[in-house]
Amino acid sequence: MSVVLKIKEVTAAAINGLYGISLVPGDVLVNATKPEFEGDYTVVLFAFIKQLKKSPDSLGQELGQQILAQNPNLFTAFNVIKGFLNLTVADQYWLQFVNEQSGNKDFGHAKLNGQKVMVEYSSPNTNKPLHLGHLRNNFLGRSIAEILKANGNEVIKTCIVNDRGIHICKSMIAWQLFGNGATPEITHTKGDHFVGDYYVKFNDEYKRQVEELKAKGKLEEEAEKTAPIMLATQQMLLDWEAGKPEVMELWRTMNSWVYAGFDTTYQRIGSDFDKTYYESNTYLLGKDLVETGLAKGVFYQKEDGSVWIDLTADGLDEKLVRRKDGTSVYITQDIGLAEQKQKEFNAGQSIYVVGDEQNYHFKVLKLICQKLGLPSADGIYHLSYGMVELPTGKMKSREGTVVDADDLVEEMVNIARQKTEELGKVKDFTSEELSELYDTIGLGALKFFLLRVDPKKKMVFNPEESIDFHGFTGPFIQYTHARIKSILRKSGSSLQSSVSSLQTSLLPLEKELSIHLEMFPSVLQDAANEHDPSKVAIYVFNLAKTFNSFYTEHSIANAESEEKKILRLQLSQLTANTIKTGMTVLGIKVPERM
RNA sequence: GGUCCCGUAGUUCAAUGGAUAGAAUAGGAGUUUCCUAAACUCUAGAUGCAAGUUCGAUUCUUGCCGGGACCA
Repeated sequence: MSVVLKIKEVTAAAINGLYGISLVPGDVLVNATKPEFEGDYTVVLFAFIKQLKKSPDSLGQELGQQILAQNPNLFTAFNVIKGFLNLTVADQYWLQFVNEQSGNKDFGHAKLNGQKVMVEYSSPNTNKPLHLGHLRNNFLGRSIAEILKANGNEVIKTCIVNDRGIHICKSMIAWQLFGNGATPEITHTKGDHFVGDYYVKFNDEYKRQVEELKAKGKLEEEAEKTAPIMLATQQMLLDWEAGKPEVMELWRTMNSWVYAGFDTTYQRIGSDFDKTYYESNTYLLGKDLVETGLAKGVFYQKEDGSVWIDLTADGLDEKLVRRKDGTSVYITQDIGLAEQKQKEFNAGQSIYVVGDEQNYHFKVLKLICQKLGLPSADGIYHLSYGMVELPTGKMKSREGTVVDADDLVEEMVNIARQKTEELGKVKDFTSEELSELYDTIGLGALKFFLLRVDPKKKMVFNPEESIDFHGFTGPFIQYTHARIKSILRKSGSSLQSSVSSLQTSLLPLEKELSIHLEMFPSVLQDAANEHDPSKVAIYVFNLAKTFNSFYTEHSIANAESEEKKILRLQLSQLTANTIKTGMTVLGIKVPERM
């Protein structure tokens, strides 16, 4: 149990004992004590003074004495300032904690809790390569999955590939018109980029045809509807739905090129999935649920035959769930897929990592599922994340400002190589080791940059800042890890040789580091509860910073005494393990040397 | 038109209603005979505006200003 939880418990017990009320530990607010005051943790008393009709000072004094008297081994001192009760935790507590956990590689991991969670992320369209926004999505999804695992959940990672629809047909038509039989192999182009290029060609040609029609005197709206290339595309979509063999063949071929490209990127950035769904298989799902909804009176039919749900009582709109021609809409498919997943995996929670432009969509999705009484309903959670913008504004494909995922990764790795070469610290590495190190650093910088921000908020991606490897960055933390590993290698056996450093007392920086390490498990829990990897990123950064101060101030290998040396080696080892675990749940590797 | 989100140092980000609003970076001044200076230390700098609730508001409420998203 964490010391913060213990403080809440003993405080609640002390208040209940002194004043005969019944608080639970959750009623007690505990904060880290501000550095300018004496103490380690602070109980905020304001919440109780009204109920107990006592002055903050006398409450604090009585409570402090009671807590100390009842827990003589845990606390050594207290002081009261205004409504704040500052407690000093005994050095013994920290020493014992460090001693017990220093060799525990799984420090922070919780035991399996029997809960099952699905995390759906990435979910790309197959007409374009991945861009910066997809990277935020992938890193978030992957990371939240790892964080949930570390907290003892069984996690199933899924992806829904949007592999059908008008956008794919656009690439297909353009390839028929302009491709001359070209393939990714012939042109030496990565498959997803290859297909994406034809999507661009489609748009260029479409624009040209619209202009041509307008020049002939047609109105813009009419020109857009009647441009031959658009008509051909719409026909192709109909042919696809009818299963016309040559269309299906082309569709399969072009999608397979895209998948090959995606696989390369996923492998590079470390994304993987336990189960991939394809929209071409799922887009007909949910139709039977429309009938169910009508039978239950949850949906209603309009005169034209279209089916709706009225959500105005819930502060939302009326929402179409089936068109008058009988075809279903996105929301219906999503309901169907939610049920499909439920049947297949029966997870208690289903997390969707999807951009915040779909906030309304997911609100509606969950509400409809609830009204239909579906088993999947209450477990639906939309992990909504904000768009990634550039310093110049939003990314716009029309203006060519979209940051391509592959290009960006390549650039980050190149910069990692350049900086590493400048520093010249790893000249004895083989070329394989070097290339692995550059990947680790470059990708580490990129992932950390995108994960260090609260997912819910939109963020600005500044290319110049992202390539800075100083300060609040992945490489800063990786460097700290490498430095610790270097010390541990040199100290070799002295860590295992002795168990006890429990007789010593702690210097301020030793204590600060211990306190920081001790809170790691609760940070991981918090990150899982909030679905927020940035909590871990910020924590690991602060841990590294604290260690660096400690490292600069105190010698580890040449400590004042053998006891101190052991203590500091234990602290170093526990810090390295914690950094490694924290970075691993962010999907970031840490090197042994750099 | 309706619904929702966001405004914090020059910039990018923090802060379950709690003490003097924290970091990073950019700026200024320093640290290397000693475990990796991708480091460390010091310094300066911010809550859009106006009310309200509260012992206490960046946080909650309302209005305004500014930015964004979604729904027709």
